[in-house]
This record gives sequence, C-alpha cells and structure tokens, in this order.
Amino acid sequence: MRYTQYLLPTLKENPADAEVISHQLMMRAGMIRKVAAGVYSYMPFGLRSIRKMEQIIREEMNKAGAIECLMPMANPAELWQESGRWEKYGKELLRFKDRKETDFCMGPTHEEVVTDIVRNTVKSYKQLPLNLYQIQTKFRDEIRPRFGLMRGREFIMKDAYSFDLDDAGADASYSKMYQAYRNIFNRCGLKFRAVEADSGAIGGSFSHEFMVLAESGEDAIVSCDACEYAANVEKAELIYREIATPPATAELQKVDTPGQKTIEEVASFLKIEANKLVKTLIIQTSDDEVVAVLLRGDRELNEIKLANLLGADWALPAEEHVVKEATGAPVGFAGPINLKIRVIADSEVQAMADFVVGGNAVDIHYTGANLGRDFEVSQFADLRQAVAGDPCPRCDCGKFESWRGIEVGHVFKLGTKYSEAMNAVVLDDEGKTRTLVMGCYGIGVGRTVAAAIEQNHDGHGMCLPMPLARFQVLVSMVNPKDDAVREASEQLYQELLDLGVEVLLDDRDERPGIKFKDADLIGVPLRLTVGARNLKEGNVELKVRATGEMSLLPLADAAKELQRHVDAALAG
RNA sequence: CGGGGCGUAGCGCAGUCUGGUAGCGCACAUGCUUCGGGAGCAUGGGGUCGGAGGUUCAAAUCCUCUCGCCCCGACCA
Repeated sequence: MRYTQYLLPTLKENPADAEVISHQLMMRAGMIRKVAAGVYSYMPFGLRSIRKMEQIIREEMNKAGAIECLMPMANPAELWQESGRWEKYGKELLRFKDRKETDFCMGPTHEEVVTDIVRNTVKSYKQLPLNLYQIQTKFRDEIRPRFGLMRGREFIMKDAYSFDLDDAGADASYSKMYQAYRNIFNRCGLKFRAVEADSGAIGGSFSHEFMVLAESGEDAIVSCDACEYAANVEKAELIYREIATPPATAELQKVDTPGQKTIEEVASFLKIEANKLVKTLIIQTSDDEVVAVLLRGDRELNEIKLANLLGADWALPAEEHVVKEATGAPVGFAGPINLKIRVIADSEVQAMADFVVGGNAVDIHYTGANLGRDFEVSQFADLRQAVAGDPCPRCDCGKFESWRGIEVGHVFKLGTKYSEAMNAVVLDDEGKTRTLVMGCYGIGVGRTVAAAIEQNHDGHGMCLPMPLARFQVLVSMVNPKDDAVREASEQLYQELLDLGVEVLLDDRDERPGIKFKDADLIGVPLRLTVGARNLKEGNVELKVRATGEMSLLPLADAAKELQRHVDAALAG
C-alpha cells in the first residue's frame, strides 16, 4: 500500500474526549472515528487489525472443533420472552418494532437464537458434542460507554456456545475452549492471566475470565507467585489453615472519640494501627435483610462473597436511616456489642483479641473488645477482598501478587439454564430425553486490540505486536524528490510485496520529521528508512519499533532480511 | 439514573463573568525557500458559535427549554 493512496488520517494532538491510551492512539492513528457515544467506525487502518484478530480467533476455534455460523443482529422478542430475558434484561437491551409492530431487539448475546437453532436441528446424542460460534457485531445499550473500543455499545464479539449430553461432556467442551483461548491470546503476543471469576447467580457452575495485564485495566486480579492459581479479586478465596483466638487480656472500656468516624481517624486518635480495629459494616441485601459484618480495620469487604454467602443478588452498604435504626447511632459508630441484628464476621476476626469497635453511640468506641466475652458472632466466613501478600488457597507456599487487568474473554459453564427454559433436548442411547448442557464463550475482538495497544505503546505511539499489526513493514523514503532514494524505495517496496510482506510505502512528499513521527504513532513493527546518506554506501536502515533497535542492511538483502524478521515475529 | 464538566472551522483551544462586525495554533490550498525527528515566509479557503424560543437597538456572551458529548459510581466482551 502506498501512503499517498491510503486513508490514514493521523492527529498530532489527542482528541479532548479520549481518556485512555488505547483510545487516544486509535484515534490519533486513524484506526477509528466516533459516530456516537460508544459507536465507532472502523477506519481502514483499524479494520485490518480487527480482521487479523478475528482470523486468529477463527483458526483457533476451528482447531478446537467449533463450527462457525452467523446469527442475526435483529432478534425477535418471542425468543427472548421464552427464555425470560425480555423482562429481565433491562434497558441494556435495545428494543424496537418492525413495520408490523412486532417487537425485536438488537442481540447483545445469542443464547436464545443458538438454542433455538440447536433444538430444531439436533435430535440425537450422536450429533453431540456441538460447538457453534460466530464473530458478529453486538449491541448493548450500556449505561456508560467509555474508553473507545474498550467499552462500546456496538462492538464486535466472538461468541461460542457448546452443547453436550451431560455435565462431563460440558466440562470437556469447557476445557477445550479454555485451551483455545490461551492459544488465541498467546498468538496475539499478549501478557494475560486466565483467572477464576465469579459465576454470579447461576450457582454450581464455574467460569474463567481472560485478563490482559495493563495498568489501566478496570479489574483487579490476584495470582499466586508459586502455583497456577489466579482469580478476580471478586472471587479470590482466602483460607486460614489454623485460626486460634488469642486470650483476652484487656478489659472492655468505653472511650470518647469525638468526631472520629473513619477507621483512619479512630486509629490515629487512639494511636494504634488500623489492624487493631474491627469495623462493623451495616449491610442491606436484595432480600431486604440487614446484617452487620465485622472486618479487620484495614480490610475491605468483598460484597460479592457476602451476597453469595447470604444467597442474595446483591449486598450493599445500608442507607443512612437503616444504619441509624439498626445501631441507634449515625454512620461511623456501628459496633457489634449489644447489636440486635445478625452479626457475621470475616474469618480473620477470629484471630483477633483486645480490639477496638464502635460503640453504637455518637463519639463512642470500645477498646479491649473480645469475641464471645463481649458479643457473639453467628457465623465466620471468608468475606474480605484479597490483597497482594495474602497466602494462596491452593498451595502451601505461594503468596498473592496483584494486577490490573482488562477482561478480553470469558468462558462460562452455563448448565441447563437456557436449554431447560427453551426445551432443547435430545434422545440419549437409551432413547431417553436429555436436556442439553451448555457453555458459552466470549471474546471482545475490538477490546482485545485496544488491550494490545494498552500493553504495547510508548510515548511516541503504539507498538502493536506483529500478529495484529495492519502493516508489517514500513518503507520510509526520506526524500521522494531524490531519484536514487525514490528508485531504491520503489524497488524495496516491490520486492517486499513479491515476498508477501504487508508493506506500507511512505511516498508522501513530506519532511522526514513528519514521516518518522507518523511511523512511530501508527507503530508499524519494522521500519526501513531509505535515505541518501546511507544509500551512498548501498545501505538502508532498519528500526525495530518496539525496541528502538537500529541496524544497517545492504539494499540488496533488505527485503529478504525483513521477510525473515516478519516470519520470526509471527512464529513468536 | 445520581454527581461533576464541556459543546465556538477537520483537530486543539481563547473569547462568555462585564452584550457592540467571530479569533489563535495546527491541519488544508497556492508559491518560493527548506529536507534524517512534527520547517520558514507570503497569500488564500473554510464557522447555522449544538438546537429552539425569549430579552435587547444589538446575543457566542443574558434568560428558559432542549439535544449531544466526556469524567466519577452500579454493569459487562
């Protein structure tokens, strides 16, 4: 491709509305343009990276035995009513009517459609296992789209759905997908972790998220420094092999703590460490239950663990008036002593003695509080957020490291939620009717490309890994008006094309500075600079974008040498 | 949806408080010089000041309504 015949509108400055690096660089490098909030056009330069990502996914999915299909974006309400999600999905589901006033929605995911296909076409266990996937544009009317392709409303997703006769089969399908996902993200050259994730309301199932590691990631994850265990902090388990409650040595004592509400305030007022306090959180659940939760002062509550423990959809800090009603004091002074509501505590609290708690009265705390003697706890459980340094729950020696991650993929064992609701059944080898066991597997295609940029950039622009780069080589002719330079560049360009290398020839009549800045911005992995200076010696200059490494190559060997570089980079 | 902020040329912004002929930088076009890290000079084109209504002799500026966009929260690939 010749630059002068291509559409690659680069921007010198960051667009005012782009906050994160990948969004800024994708805009500046002319990969995407915004059409509406969370809705983007893929410009030629961006589209090709997206297509490369799709192709990698396609190859690995096919290799794992999945079969590609393509389902409609417009879904009839009928199917969604059957699964019950027409009512449940809420405003994120973009609904509309056709000319006959029939309800439709833009598919945000395709369990309904695929389950409909399978129940109508698969009748026997002999047709199983089956895994159907598609790469398609989805629409979710997100409350808050942001960060460019990172969280759009319209976005390209690969979604796959597996169907098996039984749980064991579904587990096998799941692990095939898990491995396929590892292959996909490895091939993209991404640093990632497959982490255990919360499986939410569908109990008994399991799920993994694939997280690309990046500072700007929206998710917090932990991984063991000794074994394979990794999990979203929402899910990360904490276990205590031995918990011994130390003997109480101090008397319970009421102390005045005027105006000291937060843990930090109370700790510094009493001149003790935050971990000598026990905080009491008043929590309200989706079932309208109000409970008190005790945590060591320096710990954070994991609301998902709590909700799962209580069997509720959610568990959140109670509103102010509820706290007052439960404790008799304003927010900031709750404590477990003489509290009327149910008290549950994080396991770690069991290892504490002579601690400080709130006094359930304005400006009052207790010191020297002790479990059992001063108050009762109805249940101990793992309720806190994991942090770096916590012991691994799976191995004896490991400790957690913490990371930020961008969720680019999610594999999920669905069970029979949809097959049951929509009556997707087959006959087994005894002629008995069996409900299909499903799994679903998603990859955010655009998000993965954005994540790759988050992970591969510097102050000058992006450094996309070779497998995702739209152009593998850039031939930059320093001065197109110099005949020797122009001819050598054209020759190199042609040779590279003939070798099947994806090459961009910067044939613009621009000053070198502009060309170099653009080259760095758009991040072509390998740059060949053809300038009069080196050409006199018969050389051209190779610069590796990611490392900045430079070397001189004889003009005659350059094309072949570059092809070797490209092949090596693609091989990983 | 709650809280905060912004809409002025393709991009980045000033001008709004205190009403008086719409500006700057970049980009774009033309010419000359320049040419290995976002050049210089000159000339030029491009704007319903997000939209509607109102106040006024006069509105980008004041008032009312409205639309869009961004950031922080709950959701998710």
